Amino acid sequence: MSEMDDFSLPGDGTEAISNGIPNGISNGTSEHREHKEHKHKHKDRDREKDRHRDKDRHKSSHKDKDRDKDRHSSGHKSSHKDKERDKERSSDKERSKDKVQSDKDKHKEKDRERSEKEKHRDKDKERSEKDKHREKDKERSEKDKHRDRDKHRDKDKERSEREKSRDKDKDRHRDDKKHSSSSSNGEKKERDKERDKDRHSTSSHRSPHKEKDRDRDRHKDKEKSRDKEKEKVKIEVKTEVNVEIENEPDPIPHKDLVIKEETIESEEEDKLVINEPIKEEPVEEEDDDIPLSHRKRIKDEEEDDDEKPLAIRKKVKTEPKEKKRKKVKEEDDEDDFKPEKKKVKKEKKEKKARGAKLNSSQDSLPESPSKKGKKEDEPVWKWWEETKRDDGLKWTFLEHKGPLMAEAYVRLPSHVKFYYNGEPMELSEETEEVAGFYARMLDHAYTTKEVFNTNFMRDWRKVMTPKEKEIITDLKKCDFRRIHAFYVQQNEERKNRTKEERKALKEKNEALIVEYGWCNIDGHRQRIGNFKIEPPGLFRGRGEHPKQGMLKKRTMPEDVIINCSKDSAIPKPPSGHKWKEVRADPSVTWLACWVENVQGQTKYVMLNAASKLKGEKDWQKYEMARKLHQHVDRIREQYRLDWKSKEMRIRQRAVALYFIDKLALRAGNEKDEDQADTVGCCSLRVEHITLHEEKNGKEYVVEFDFLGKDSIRYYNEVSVERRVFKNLQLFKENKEDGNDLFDRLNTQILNKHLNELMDGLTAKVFRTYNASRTLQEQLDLLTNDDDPIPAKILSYNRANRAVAILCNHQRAAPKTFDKSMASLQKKMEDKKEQVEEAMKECSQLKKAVKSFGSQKDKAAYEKKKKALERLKEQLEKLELSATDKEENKTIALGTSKLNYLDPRISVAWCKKYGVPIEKVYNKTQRQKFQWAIEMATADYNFMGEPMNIKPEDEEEEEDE
DNA sequence: CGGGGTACTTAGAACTTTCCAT
DNA sequence: ATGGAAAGTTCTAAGTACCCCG
Repeated sequence: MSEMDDFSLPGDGTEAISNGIPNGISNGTSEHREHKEHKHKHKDRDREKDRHRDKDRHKSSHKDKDRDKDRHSSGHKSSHKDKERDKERSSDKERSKDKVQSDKDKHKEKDRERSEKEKHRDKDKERSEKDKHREKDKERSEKDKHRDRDKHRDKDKERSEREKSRDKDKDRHRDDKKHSSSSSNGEKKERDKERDKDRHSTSSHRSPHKEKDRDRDRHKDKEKSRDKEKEKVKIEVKTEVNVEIENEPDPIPHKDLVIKEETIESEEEDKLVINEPIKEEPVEEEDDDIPLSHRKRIKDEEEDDDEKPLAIRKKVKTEPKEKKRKKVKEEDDEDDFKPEKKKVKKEKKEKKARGAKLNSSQDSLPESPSKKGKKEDEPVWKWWEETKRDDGLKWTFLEHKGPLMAEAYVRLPSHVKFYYNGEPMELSEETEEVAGFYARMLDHAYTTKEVFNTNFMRDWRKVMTPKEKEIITDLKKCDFRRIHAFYVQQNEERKNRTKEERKALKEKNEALIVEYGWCNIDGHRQRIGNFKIEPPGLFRGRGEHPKQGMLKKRTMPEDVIINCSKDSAIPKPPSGHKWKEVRADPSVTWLACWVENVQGQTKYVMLNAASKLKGEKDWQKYEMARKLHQHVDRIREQYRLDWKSKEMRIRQRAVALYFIDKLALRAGNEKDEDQADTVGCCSLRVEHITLHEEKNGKEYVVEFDFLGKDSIRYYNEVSVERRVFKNLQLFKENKEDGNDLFDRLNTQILNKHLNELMDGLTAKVFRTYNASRTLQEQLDLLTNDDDPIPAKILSYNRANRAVAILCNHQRAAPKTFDKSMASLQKKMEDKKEQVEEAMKECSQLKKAVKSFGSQKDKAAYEKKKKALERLKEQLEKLELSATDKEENKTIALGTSKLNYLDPRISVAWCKKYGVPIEKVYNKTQRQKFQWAIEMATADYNFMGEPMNIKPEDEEEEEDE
């Protein structure tokens, strides 16, 4: 890594180091420097890039949507509709309104769906028009395409999409494709600018230059440094290839700096405005009349320093950001052992722990796993009937066998060769192994992504011998196909295993579980969730991850920290190895951990979901959500008041909270720029929402369009209250795409506030709360006592689906979706024909019966009639399942069921309506929710009185 | 107060097994 | 039996939240 040193900028050591990772390939020179020098820019640039990506992606998905619409009714569309409906429901008033309505809704569902669909279609059309417009000259980069491919499975369609767009702007395309981000950056910025103009044509357009100057004179500390930073960047950039391009658009960042400053500082104007009643709450009235810009200034001014956008404060610090990576880099010195730092703490705890060992009641120690190996007949530990410990410790005794290390690499048979430049080439073991990782993925879209390939190549070269390194320089000349074929074949063989082989394998696996899959915790045997150390491979990030393709190294025992009781049988490291450390820390639940080299994150071995430790936490989570129910009215009142606050930060906080509550958005922590660009509520940026005074007959519509966790797109159009809308206009004012929408807010601030409103409250509680509440309400609404069980289950699934939509839990449409949909369609058509035919025959027979009336004819007629009935039924069934399928195309029910829905609601529902629990929860789920199954009675209600969760929470103090 | 680290939950994709129609 | 889809399981990435430190 010493090569890196060359590139470090003065005073910027950390970055240099961190950046080293990606650059570490070689003695890179100019190229590397380039990277480095761009670094400051990276953030912005990445954003730009990503924004584009988003747009592209969205564009394509809109198209997809349109397509879908044309073809058959509504996967997306209906879901959007539902989403909206559900979401609106979450604000109180709307909620009750909705309740009243939703019965009707049920009936009208179809109609509505249809009309909604149409609306959406229009919207989408509009949008895509807009997009086209905006991006008329915009390139659709290679990357984008790949991403699209990932998300939208439908390759054929996509291909045609791609071709279309390629036709449009192919030339530009190609260029941009090849020269990754940097060169196109400038253009992008410009386009953004333009787009921005188009979009908010009303918003003031200042003259960047003047303001820049002003800016400089002012020198507020923070801005100053930030500004400097930018300048630095600019200057450095000049040395770069893309000088001109970079320079041109550069005013933008300055502009936005200026804007911010302006809001804060332009004293005269401020004063003028200040006199205004803004201080008083009723601001909103004025809101409409006073030019927003004025208002804003006023407000800002008053708020003074802490009203400075956080970003500004932060920005200064952004430089050292890449420290984390440092660690990551360090990867190579895996062997440094750290002394047990935490020991001290633990010692005390230890004492207690020892005693406990002997308490072990039913369960035997893991030492005799073979006896107890079988999962089933294990007596259940009804921990929920015990009193909770209140010392914050997680265990007093913990014993396990340590994690199972990944299997050693097996070399390829000698006839399976790697080819370079058409020539077969021998590879060293490690090089071959890594080549194999890539070869396995050959038919995965990943391998067509530039970032992926670049990262892979860089890391691959790191493991090569000097000789190999010399030869293998170009990925394009690498031919992995034989290796790929070998692994494919191996897969085939695996599939074709005989029963005996399968059985043997299964037994082997079970034996491993018996040995490694269990631990003894406070005298009880509990399953471990992930006892296997993650095997080496290529990092597969989600979305447009800058680190995709990097080599995830093999984790060695020397990397692994073991956590267990001192007086337990300490797990033995594989022979010839030792653990990095063995510690006994009862304040945590993990049994082993290690640091993964790509992102530098700690990975943990923990208990499985059915364990006490997890179950208790889960229970507690739902109790917290129920507690929120007791306070939610008050909290909602509060944030509504806060919309009128004179302080910008409070307004932002209040609006963000409103979104979190109403739309179940995630909190939105800040992210490093070496991760995919995704956002949550607090990290929303200007470009993620579009405001429409009026849209599709609704007033004050906010259009959300951003990538959330896992780069899943969130698209929603929500009609909000006027004040919210006005506030959003205010927040967006004078900002560029790429700026934070809530520039005075982050998750810490929000959570701190929430905690003041209610003890233990955080942003994510709202998600849990609104999800569970929705389930409860929908179940109450949709379930008919006298429905047969299948109908009840359908109701349950519908309720579940409402939650999944609320939480935006999506999945890629199954690969086979179109195919299986088509075949379903075909079946339906066939069935229809059959029905028609049967009808004809039927009526003929009927005539015959009438005219002749022979017994035979009569019988035949009856028979036919019955057949007809049957056919009709079948047809209906098919239609129903088609609808269901379509609705579920991109919706994942599992996530909400597993993580957001208080299981007691479901259990109570089952008990109340006589539905067997197995219809709702499979075996694993039943294990996980055992506590709920045992304790919920038919009359359990999520919105009832919560139980006391923890000693601390017992004092129900939290009220005003 | 911000930055970095830690611990734990939440998430969708990929893979495996089971189920069902043929 | 077969093969394809659905259900279930495993895997690990990507979030949230909170703590500690300078």
